[in-house]
Amino acid sequence: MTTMPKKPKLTRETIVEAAIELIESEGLDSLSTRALGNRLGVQAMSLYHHVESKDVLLDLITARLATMIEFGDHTGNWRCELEAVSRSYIDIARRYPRSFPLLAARRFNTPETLPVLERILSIFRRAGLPPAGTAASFRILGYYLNGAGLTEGATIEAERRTDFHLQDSGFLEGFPVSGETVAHLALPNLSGIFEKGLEVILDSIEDEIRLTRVNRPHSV
Amino acid sequence: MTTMPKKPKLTRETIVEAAIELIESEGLDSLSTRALGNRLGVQAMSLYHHVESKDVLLDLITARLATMIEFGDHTGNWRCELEAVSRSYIDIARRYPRSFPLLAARRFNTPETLPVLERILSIFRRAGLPPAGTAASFRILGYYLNGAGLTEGATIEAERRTDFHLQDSGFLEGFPVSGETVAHLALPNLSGIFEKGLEVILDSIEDEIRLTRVNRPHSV
DNA sequence: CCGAATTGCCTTACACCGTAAGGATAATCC
DNA sequence: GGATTATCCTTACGGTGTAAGGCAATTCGG
Repeated sequence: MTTMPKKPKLTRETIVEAAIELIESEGLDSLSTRALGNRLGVQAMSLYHHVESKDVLLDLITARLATMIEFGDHTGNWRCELEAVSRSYIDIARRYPRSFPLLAARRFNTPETLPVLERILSIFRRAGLPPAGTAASFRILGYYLNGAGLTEGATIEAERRTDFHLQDSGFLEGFPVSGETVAHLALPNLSGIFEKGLEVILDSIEDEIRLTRVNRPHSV
Repeated sequence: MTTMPKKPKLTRETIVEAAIELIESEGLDSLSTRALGNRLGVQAMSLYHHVESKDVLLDLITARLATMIEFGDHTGNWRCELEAVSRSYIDIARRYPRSFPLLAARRFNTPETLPVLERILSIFRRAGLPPAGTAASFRILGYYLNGAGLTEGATIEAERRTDFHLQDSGFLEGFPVSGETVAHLALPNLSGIFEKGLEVILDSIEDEIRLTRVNRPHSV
């Protein structure tokens, strides 16, 4: 049945891993089948025996990033668990700023990512939220995390660049409020801002749960 | 000096307008210089006399979308103003779901977009927040709005598709929590969720402003 | 009023992209 | 040891962004 002729140089995993490395070092636009093959010591078309298309490759990258989400200890404290998931998620954006847009843009609806979705949604459900409340709170938190990840990633990218920095471009002339604000939008400030916004959203989820308990004390 | 030989068929504005139409009808990936030229009855290279490169074109599209933000009446009520800006922003995502990712990914640091940034930041400042607080609140709200816009746009896109719908794909088998939640994540529910999250964030800004007033009652 | 200059659009060309089709090689099984 | 089959390669096609240069129409200087 499972004959295995010729020892393989390539696997799905090594391809995905190399693709992420390539994106991080050269940028998302520079991920081409030829460049990726080159990095793996292989011709472009060889990749197609392991991955059906570039679009599927992007899905696999998304899945690889999604499964990096760490859930921490299963404490039974939903707030700690959501905090852990959220920090783990933003950490992915910080470590893979150029790949993160894939994670933010694509849904968690592949077989590889659904288990992750399931675990996250379960935290909300165990916290006492009904399906509708779970959907709402999940979306709101997700909006925030994706936006934060994208912006932090873009900021990392922008501050790495040497060719253009808004601060000394002169563009800010005539925009005094922007001028006095940009310094506070720099990378070192963003983690504090992230934590602050995260607490705001978790507080609101806490309110929602309390409200649910009052109105439907015994249902789940 | 400014001789004007030959009446032009093309202007920057018509090019940008056509590009947005093309993206919305065919998708972001289908925006090519040749396709765009074709839509304008012109060869691809003719565009380059008006726009330096495709990247600049994307910047112009971003600026065009950004300037669609409506600020409503200048009431002096910061909360109403931020609500108006936020709703106007998500409206852009809903009307231009396939172009919106450009707006979410690119910064407001071109000459065309800076006036918009300035007006938005001014709302926070006039509300009584110092520069650092302005930066934080602006970012948090921005994270939320960008995430919401992206997800709503992606949802619109996904529900338009006929080839794949998660609900009847069978993928959800074995993921009961996801299964009972997806229905609540459908497009009709998203506007309610958006409003809810928006109020949460505006409430937190209100708290922040109040706190600022207490600690530094007379400074701006 | 006519040549010169300039602008707006076009033609051609190049390197790169994703990928369809089919070929060569080497490890395994019967 | 011959057939099978998984892996990788070669070639080729139509698409991409865009650099270089050409040509025609309009306006200006004389």
